[in-house]
Amino acid sequence: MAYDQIPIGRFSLITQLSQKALRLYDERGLLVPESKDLCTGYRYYTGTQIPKGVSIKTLCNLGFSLSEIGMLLAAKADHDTATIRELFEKRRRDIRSEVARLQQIEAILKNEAASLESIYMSLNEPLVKEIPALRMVGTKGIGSYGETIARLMPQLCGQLFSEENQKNGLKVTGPFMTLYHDCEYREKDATIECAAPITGRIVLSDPDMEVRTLPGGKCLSLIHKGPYPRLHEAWSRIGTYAEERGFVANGPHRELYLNDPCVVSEEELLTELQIPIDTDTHKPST
Amino acid sequence: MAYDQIPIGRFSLITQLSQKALRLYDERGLLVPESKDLCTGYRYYTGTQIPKGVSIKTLCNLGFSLSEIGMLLAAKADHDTATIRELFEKRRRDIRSEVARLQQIEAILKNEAASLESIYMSLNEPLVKEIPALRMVGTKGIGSYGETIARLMPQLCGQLFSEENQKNGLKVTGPFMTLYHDCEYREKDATIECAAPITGRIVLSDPDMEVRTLPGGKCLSLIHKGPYPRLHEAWSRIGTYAEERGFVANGPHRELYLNDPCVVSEEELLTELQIPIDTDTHKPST
DNA sequence: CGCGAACCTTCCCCCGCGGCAGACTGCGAC
DNA sequence: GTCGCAGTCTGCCGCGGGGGAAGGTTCGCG
Repeated sequence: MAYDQIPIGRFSLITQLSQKALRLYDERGLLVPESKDLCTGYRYYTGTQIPKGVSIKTLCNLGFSLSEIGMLLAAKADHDTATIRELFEKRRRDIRSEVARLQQIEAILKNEAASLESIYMSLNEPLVKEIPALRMVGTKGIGSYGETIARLMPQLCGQLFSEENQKNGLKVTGPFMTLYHDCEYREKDATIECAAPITGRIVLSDPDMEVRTLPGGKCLSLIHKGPYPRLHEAWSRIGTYAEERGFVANGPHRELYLNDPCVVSEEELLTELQIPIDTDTHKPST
Repeated sequence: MAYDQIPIGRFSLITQLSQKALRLYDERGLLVPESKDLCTGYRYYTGTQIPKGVSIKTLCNLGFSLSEIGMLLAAKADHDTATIRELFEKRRRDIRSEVARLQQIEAILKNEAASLESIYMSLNEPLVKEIPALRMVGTKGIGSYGETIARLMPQLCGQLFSEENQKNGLKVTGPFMTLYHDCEYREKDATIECAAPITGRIVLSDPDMEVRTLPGGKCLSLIHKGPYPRLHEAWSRIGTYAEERGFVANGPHRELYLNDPCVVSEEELLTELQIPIDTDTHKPST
């Protein structure tokens, strides 16, 4: 009752696998036609290969990759139920995590509906990132937060954009920032440094200015959107995050001003908070 | 307070977009560096582009394609909230249907755990497929289901594998099948035809045999796994399915025997049920 | 034998990059 | 000025799972 010599087109219609796919499976050794005319190259399948083709189709629909399908079919031929169980479990885990991911996205899209403005909020999570070493010029001062920055920034800009420095081709190569040199929070007499990353030769007329290179490395980063007076909320969040995960700062905290308060409204302001960390001393929570 | 001339490496670290991605976005016009040194080709970004880069990163994480992100950013620039809302809604719909699909798969994997044998059950759903025209030889008989097939099949095989036909190069090009010529179910005196698709010249010594070409076209198809006596369950399912969707048969129902009862056990038997239909007369349920 | 449908291989395309090779450039430091 | 090295450039191949077209052979029915 054996029948055979099913050419690819008919086999394709029977199994619902495209001819392209069948040729691929032949090449990959997944489903090799029972015979192949060496002269014409025609592939001929047999009836007994139909179940295998259907299996492959089904496993494809279940989302297995071709290599996994190869393993599954081999395991089936060996009656190796352990491997089959394992691959099924793996696929289930993958599906569940994918579903969780998609549902999280769905929730974000639901909340932020139609508002590109607010999707920065989905950056809520602090993350560990690499930052490059940075040559910068800065000026330190002691005092309260707002006042000191308001005092130092114009000084800094004055230096950067002085005629002489501009002539020398000095360039500001990144966002302006503030460095907090205190280990603890101080309300009135914080040591604050306003700085800007630069390249080129710089001439300093102000003795309070200093050029140096900030070390690169890992840091915790969080982008905050909104007016500067609400930055403390973000600092609190990133601080809690660091504490929970056992991250320890190994340098001054930084605030990077990603856009310009002269250009965008208060609500549009973006500020990146950075806490340089040493991942070697990181005690993972897991 | 403008700063600029951020080269790609630094910009990549700030936005968490890879250099490769940034070059791609430049090419695609998604995020074109503010200036490009015509001599060296170096890309230089400005601080004001950071928020845009971060937006792109975020939208990527939300699963939008690059072209959708392009549309979203353009819509944002135009304050076209309708388009934004629409794209967000589309993404949500896509996610929901994807989640539903994955959960269905998860359910199947859960039930069929570790059993490749039973995944054919996930083919439970009848489906509409295209079948090719089929040149076949068949022999009809009247009687009850099992008996008649048991009588006709050996006759058919006898013809096919006769010395003369084998010499002429007759080939069986597909599964053996049974055609049911009655419009209604008949227990005892059904008109049953056993047939096999062939190519080549055939000589018929039995006057009851007939060679003809079955028309191709759409059909409803359902693959059944298990012993033949349980086929009626599958016929009942496919019949209900056809009725619900308003499909009308336009030819004899077919049973295709995908594997060989001499080779595999009863539980492994695969049979495909086909009901030829005319999609023009199909009244969709929607 | 003739003709159309089926089949063959080979090539390029999709997405969103990653990785590598080989050449050029920027920039701080001496 | 000039050394050295890190950064940047373009360009090509690859992934997975095929789709689609071009251009050539072959099958198989009548």
